[in-house]
Amino acid sequence: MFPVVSFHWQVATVKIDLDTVKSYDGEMQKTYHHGDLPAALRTATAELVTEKGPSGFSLREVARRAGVSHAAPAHHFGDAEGLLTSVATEGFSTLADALDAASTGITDARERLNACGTTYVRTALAYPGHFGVIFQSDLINEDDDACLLASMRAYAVLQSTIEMVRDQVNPDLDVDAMATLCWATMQGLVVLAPKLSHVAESTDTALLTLDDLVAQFTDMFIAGCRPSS
Amino acid sequence: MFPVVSFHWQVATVKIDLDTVKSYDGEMQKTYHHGDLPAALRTATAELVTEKGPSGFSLREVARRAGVSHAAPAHHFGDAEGLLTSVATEGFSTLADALDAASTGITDARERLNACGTTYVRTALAYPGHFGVIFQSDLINEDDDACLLASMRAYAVLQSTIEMVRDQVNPDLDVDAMATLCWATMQGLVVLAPKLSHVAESTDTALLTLDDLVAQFTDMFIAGCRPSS
DNA sequence: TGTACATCAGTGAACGCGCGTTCACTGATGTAC
DNA sequence: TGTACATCAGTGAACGCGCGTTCACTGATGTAC
Repeated sequence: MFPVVSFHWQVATVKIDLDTVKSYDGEMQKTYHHGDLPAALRTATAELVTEKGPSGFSLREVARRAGVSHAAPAHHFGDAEGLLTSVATEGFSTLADALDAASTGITDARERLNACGTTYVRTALAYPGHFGVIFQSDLINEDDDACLLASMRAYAVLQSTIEMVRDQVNPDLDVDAMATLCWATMQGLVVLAPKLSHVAESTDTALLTLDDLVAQFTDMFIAGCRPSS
Repeated sequence: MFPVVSFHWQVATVKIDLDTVKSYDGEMQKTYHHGDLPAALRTATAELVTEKGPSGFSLREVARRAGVSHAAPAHHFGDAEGLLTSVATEGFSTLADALDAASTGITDARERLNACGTTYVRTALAYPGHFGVIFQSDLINEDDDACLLASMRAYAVLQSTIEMVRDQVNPDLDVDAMATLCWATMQGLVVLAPKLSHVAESTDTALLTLDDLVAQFTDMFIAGCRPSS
């Protein structure tokens, strides 16, 4: 669609704690009780959504991939909505942690905003199964406390970054509005990303990476926040 | 999630041509041949997706709503992907028309960009069934020529608007990158919109409308595009 | 340390359901002569 | 203008399948005494 962008960075390493790997991996000793079935089911769900999309999800397929009986997921999550909400929560939580880690210690507003943007987009592309679900209001329970809390944790990092922009660039800045716009732009880039890279190969102009796009946004944003006087 | 925004504008009137209404409406004289079944099926699909989300879609349910046998859709669209791709195409096409209508005649870059942004968001909210599908790459055939063409038509309007920004504000502007950022922001706002209005009611601070958010983005964008010298 | 018992986690068979697909069909339309 | 025939649009019965849910069960764990 947009013939200017491609990207091929190294996707951030997906961190999964050892217990999850052990319990998810069929090679391990098979006890009747699973080590951490909820985590294994979330992982299986994320993989399934990554492969088939949100519409390709089913409880039975997830159970199959986790190596348990198809009735097992109900024990922990009740129904599909419960499991997908848990995956969404994990997604928001992972995002919050990543944003937090990327922005702590950075004192320059521009630099920190750029770090947040880059981290948002990279995290989303590293966890496509999670991000394929977090804004699907028909699949998850948006009123879930843990999910709301995790999303607010992620938002809070972005908010504090914009507060830094306010302090360093323009004291009259509408922090919430600007933070919302930043989130929207990053999420939009994530959604558009497949379309961008897709057509990029057919053009011979200089190609941008998604990181470059984020950087261009950051510069434009900071400049645009300056007092107009 | 973001406690600052609510919106309650009048949603743009949904235009459906009379034939579609007649053929979709069960009250009309029932001939063996449907007046325009493809259009009726698209309409039924959009309604179904609006109500149940993309995952709630099924060919049989759509046929039921359109008042035809469940085998009828296959005649025109082959399978679900074909029908959903047609809906996505209609969505892009509607968007292109709306952007075109909203921006023709406006000669000021800032004003025209704002018109595009507002129109994008309003059109998306007026056609939630269509926009719930256009970026779901697992549901539609993204290589479909008509769909690609329609999306490029919409993009072209945005692109020419950014060219106007380049001509009036900064001759060195990277048009494609900036157009992509604008599209991303608008699409992101559409995705975030339900979350924004949702929590807004629980706060008593002054509330923004989505139009206000778009206007803030426009101002920030234009200011941010100025040469840095 | 050992025993009894409650609780929890996962099993597997059974069920009914809505789904997509197929296919021989029928009703309507359009065209050739 | 009329007839014959090909083509197209939609029907409805039949099929096999994967799904979510239920439920009596069994294996494992934890706790009281």
